[in-house]
Amino acid sequence: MIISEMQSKLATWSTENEERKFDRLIRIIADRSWLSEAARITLTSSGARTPGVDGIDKRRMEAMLDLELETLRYELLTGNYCPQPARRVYIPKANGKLRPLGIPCLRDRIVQRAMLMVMEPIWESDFHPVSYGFRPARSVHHAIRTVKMQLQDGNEQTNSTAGRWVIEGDLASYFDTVHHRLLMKAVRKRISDQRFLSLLWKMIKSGCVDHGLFRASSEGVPQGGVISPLLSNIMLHEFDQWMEAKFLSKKVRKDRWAWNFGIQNKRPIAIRENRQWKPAISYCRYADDFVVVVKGTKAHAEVVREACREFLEVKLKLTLNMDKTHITHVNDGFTFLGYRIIRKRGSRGRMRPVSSIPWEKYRRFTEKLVKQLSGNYGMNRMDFVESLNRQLAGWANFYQYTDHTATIFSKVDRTVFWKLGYWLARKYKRGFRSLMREFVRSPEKGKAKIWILQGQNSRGFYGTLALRRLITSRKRWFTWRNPEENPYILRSEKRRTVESYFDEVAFALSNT
DNA sequence: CCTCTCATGAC
RNA sequence: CUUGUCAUGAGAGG
Repeated sequence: MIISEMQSKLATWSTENEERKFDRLIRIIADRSWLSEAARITLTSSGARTPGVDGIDKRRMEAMLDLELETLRYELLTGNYCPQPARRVYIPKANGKLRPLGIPCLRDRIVQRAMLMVMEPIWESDFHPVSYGFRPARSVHHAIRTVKMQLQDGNEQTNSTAGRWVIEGDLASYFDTVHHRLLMKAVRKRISDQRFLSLLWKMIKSGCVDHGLFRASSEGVPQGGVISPLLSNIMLHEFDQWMEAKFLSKKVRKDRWAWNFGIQNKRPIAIRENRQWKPAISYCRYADDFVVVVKGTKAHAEVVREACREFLEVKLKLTLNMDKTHITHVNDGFTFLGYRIIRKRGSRGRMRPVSSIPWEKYRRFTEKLVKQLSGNYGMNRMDFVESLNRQLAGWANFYQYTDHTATIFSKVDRTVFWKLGYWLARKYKRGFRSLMREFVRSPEKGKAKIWILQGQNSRGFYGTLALRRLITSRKRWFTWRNPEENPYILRSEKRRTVESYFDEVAFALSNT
């Protein structure tokens, strides 16, 4: 079985028929090549060396892989497969609290990966265009760009009193509170294969082992499970659909326009019935984090928030954290997906949404670097600068589409410059000034000066190395993807041309 | 086209 | 001692 072709078929079928329920999926995931691909991905992931409760790590799994996959295949087809409980580990979160992880053992991760490989192509056709979390070909940047566009003044009609209010949705410990029966109900909308469904049921019911004690799971999906992100999207897709039907669809917008038009033109019936202006709504979701933009009054926003709360609580058995679900005016700014977004007056007097790096993120990053620069005196200097450069490059890369980075970037540059100077001075017991005279130079003519070191790194490479400056990091053009398209659907024509092209290249190379 | 290393970020 | 999904960048090799 060719995996990409099978996934393309599943994606096409679910796109073409939105009612279609898939049967005999267990036969696909029990396929030899399917399972071995799932195993390959699982074993090449960075967490593969961390075992589950059975203590089997990457090395041991690789040693008996063929036999293990045959066993899995047999157990899956006969329905004897039984997932083991996850190993519970607590890791600290940014806010100081602990995050409970459930680490399944490797064979369970392989099976979950096989399930993911079959489920994701199907649901990708269903998911809402403004849902961005955990989905292929979609990123934080797409979500941020979407929200910024929604905040732009434009086409949508507003009355003179309409402002823009933002609801920052926050679900209380979402992964741990997913309702099992409701989740299965959502899954059954697309899957009719009883064996597959009972496998999934066993999976979410398998519980965990905490401090050597087994604990059954009455609700929630394991944080650490391969399919958990997809399951969270399947559950919250119900919320997306409700939002779509209630606030976002073409029909709703048309009706709202007619309604507001009636009020605007002071139709007697509108006045007599004391009709209220209806606000325009837009919405964007990233996993359990979502933003609703209300073009109206704060009271309008409060009504919308209450409606969301009620739906989530009654229909999905999820609790919206009301303390953290703020309603803020766009001009006061809000935080979403690690960005601060605020509407400001632009150059030509027009209000424009801009994004910037939140102070807290800047502080955390420099703190991390300063901590490294206040120790590690035994480290090879070239290795150390290489490591710093990689971290600086990665950070700048994430914020490359942000609007006002210059001040923050130069602040980071300055602290790293000085702290690296002190680091060198202490390591080599030399004066700061003499080090500067010797090693602070311009990388090129006209460029600002920076530490330029030469020497040999631990891998034996000899050369010169300049400390990276964030301020010079370039901004690339942002590329959109088609939000309606299922990325699993292979475009046969394009694919053929690409394949033939690479066949020719391969042929040409093999002949030289 | 493939393999691998390292890094960043969101949740 | 830290799992998972997704995105992105840099580099090395075939």
